[in-house]
Amino acid sequence: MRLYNTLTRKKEDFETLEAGVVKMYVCGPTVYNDAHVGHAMSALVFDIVRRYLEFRGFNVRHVMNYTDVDDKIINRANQMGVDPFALSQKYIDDFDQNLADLNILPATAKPRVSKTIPQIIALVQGLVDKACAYPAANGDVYFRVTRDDDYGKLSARKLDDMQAGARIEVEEQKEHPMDFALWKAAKPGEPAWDSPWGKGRPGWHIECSAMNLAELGEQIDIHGGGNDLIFPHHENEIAQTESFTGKPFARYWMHNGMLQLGGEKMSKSLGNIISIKDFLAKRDADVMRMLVLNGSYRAPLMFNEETLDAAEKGLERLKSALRPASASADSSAEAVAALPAASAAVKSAYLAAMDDDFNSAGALGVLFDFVRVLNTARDSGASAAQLTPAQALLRELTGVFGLRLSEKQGQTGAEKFIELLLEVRAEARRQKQWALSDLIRDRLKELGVTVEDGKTSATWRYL
RNA sequence: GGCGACGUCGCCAAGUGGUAAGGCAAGGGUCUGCAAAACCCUCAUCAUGGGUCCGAAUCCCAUCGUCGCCUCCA
Repeated sequence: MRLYNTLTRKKEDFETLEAGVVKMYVCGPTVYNDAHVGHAMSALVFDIVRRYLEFRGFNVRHVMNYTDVDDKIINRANQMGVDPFALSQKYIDDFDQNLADLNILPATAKPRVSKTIPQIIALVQGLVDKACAYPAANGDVYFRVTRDDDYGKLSARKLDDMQAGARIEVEEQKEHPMDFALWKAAKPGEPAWDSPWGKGRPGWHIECSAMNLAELGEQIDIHGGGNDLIFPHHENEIAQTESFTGKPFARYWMHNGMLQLGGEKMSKSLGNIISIKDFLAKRDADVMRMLVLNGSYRAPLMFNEETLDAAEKGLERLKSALRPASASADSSAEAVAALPAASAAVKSAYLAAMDDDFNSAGALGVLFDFVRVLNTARDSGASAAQLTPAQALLRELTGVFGLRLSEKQGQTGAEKFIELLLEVRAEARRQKQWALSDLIRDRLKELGVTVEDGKTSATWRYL
């Protein structure tokens, strides 16, 4: 397997620290608001990564954090007059539900800042002891970037190139403008914990370093997140962790591209948000996943009605190959005989694509070719016994993608009435009462039931 | 202004040296009472301009454009 490493800007062979085990840390959300489809994209990307690694036989230790101590949370809680921890708990619960609704596997560990405070303090203390950090007179503790000689290696910038303070005022207490806070002195009305530097709370980046150390150890295989986190978040995380341990931190840095809405990034601060909840009220979870699979995880993802419609149609096409055989006896047709060889070829082509930096779009192309083979075989009279193994393979490989490909469910109990209507319609068709037949079909369609006439009988499904 | 990524058919998009996967849309056909679904056929020389090479979408340079970061952000 090869995967693209942001650190080297190249694709590299994938080798784990420990054979058969992948330690993967993915930055989760700051929980102060409804999660949006951009968060969904990131979560889906790493869910697909995880599922594929597990399919390839790795035991994946997947950690995703919740940042539940932060300025935005505190501000919002104060505005609403609620407890910040109650607020963050609500959005943590919501996010967990969003992930479940999107068919995203829960991380094997989900640490929170508020429950990692002792480890954070120990880490900050360790950095102070090594002179990599210093307490300032105002009670803050800052990381000393000049002490880290390869600072900037992830984002490919040099300290001299950066214009700190160009837009915001540089904190006077800092030795160097790029120094960043590990620990912030408490302000009135904020959550605070006792520390060697007085009451305060963690800065933004330190929690991920501490949770990594606590959950996965000093070195990990994959560190993931959105590419908007490369600087400063991940850069600072590297600086903290490596200064503390003296060892290389993450072997591979993976970053997903930004979801694009109307040509720009969807983000809380821009206000152009579509929440996961709102999305799922209109579209199936598979649609969002399909959209992600059809692109490259590193590239911007175009999110609009047109691309969503295309994803939905693509799903229908995948499902078409899973429809049952129409023939009862085995066929000797050429198209049917081709199934076993095609099945074998599909699997290796799928693996080849996915092994190359999770090229899901390429792998999807392989599956669509296979769909055609399957449908042709069925049209040529393949029996269930002939068709089923190939369909099982398609199920398996789409399952690795995390696609459910389930048929829509309608109201319970409606099925027998639909069947009854189709019986009546079949009789009408026998009597060539086309107007009546079409009326039934059209009216059912309005009610969300698609009727398709086959050679011998009609089939139906919810649309 | 600096750094990074990128620019492939109407839309999404794979492909990183040997003459362009796939999906959606569109047009034509088979099937059908008519549809739908499925199947068959058609549909691009890869932003622009130079350069390297026997040969480039794929490497180099320049130009134009897009996106991300430099400030909270998946």
